[in-house]
Amino acid sequence: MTKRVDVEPAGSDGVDLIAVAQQNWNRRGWDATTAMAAATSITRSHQIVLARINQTLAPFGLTFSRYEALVLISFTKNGALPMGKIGERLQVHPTSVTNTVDRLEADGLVTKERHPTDGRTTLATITDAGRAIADAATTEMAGIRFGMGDLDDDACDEITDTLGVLRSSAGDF
Amino acid sequence: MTKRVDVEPAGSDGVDLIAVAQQNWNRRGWDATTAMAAATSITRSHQIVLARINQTLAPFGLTFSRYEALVLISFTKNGALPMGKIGERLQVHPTSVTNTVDRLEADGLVTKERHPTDGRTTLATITDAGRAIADAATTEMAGIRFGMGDLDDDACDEITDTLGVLRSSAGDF
DNA sequence: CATAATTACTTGGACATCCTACTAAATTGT
DNA sequence: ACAATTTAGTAGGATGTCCAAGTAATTATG
Repeated sequence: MTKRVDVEPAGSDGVDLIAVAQQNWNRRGWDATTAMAAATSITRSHQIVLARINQTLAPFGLTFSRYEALVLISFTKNGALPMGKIGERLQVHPTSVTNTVDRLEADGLVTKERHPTDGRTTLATITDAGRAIADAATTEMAGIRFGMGDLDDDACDEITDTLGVLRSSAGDF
Repeated sequence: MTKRVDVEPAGSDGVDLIAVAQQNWNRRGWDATTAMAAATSITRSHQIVLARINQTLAPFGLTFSRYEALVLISFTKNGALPMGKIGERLQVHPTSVTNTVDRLEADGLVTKERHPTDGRTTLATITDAGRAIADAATTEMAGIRFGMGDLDDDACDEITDTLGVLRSSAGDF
């Protein structure tokens, strides 16, 4: 019944696996080990945050992807958004949007409507049940600070700012 | 033929989707929006780095997961490591290790050997082909700075340090 | 020493992501 | 108007990750 991969504050073994790995790489004379440590840190951080979030959303029958899409739709004026727009805003592949919305639809949280003037477009429309779930889930999400744990706002801002350099260099803004 | 999701420096549209999202949340009076922005930044950064890395590794028939495992094994004294150890070091689920090693084995980069004294343990052993691929791939990986793009060492260190707070709070060290 | 508990790994299943390729609908261009 | 191009979504396939459950082998215990 024990988790096979630690994602929560269990027993700080005092060993930073990423730091150790970097030392191993340096010892072998490899280059760019600093970049490697950063990339690995991002990967691990993503794993930690995603696990916490999904654990929190599970009781609502949601996952982070579905939650993000659902909230995005709920924020629109008419509670509806074209599939393509969802992909743009969340920066995920169109096929991922289809997958996500289909699952939300299967759970009755959204419906897929045909766009009134553009037959190509499908509008993902939130249902009352969808709004209710989104609101309840958001309260919980805020409670766990969206997976950031006990990091305060300053620490979070620092992460956002620092990663902003990477995102910016990748053309995000 | 065009990518459906931008991951590379294409056309900085000048709009930071994460910042905009945070504003939308604030406008609606939700809490912990700073934490939300950080969590989303981590998710997006992971997507960017992983895409770059996998693109670079594709010519070698590798993915980041397989590459990480392969290099880890190549770093050992005997070029062999128990499945469980791989999972511990890379902090992934045992079943992920099985999946990864099986694929490496299918490509002839590692072999699965029975441990000489403990029948339960399987030793993932690197082959000569595996070492060759690992070295060649690492050269390319260093070339792209492990997906960190044009971020210099200082920027990378800042990311590693900042995310270290999160990893530490999650019990990583 | 035999049984219970633990450990190592695998199998099967659920999800999410991306890519390639295809269909349908709208827009362009001649 | 009609053909070519572009745009919006979807289907199918490959990968990776995790969880639950099951098998095999080792260790602990009475």
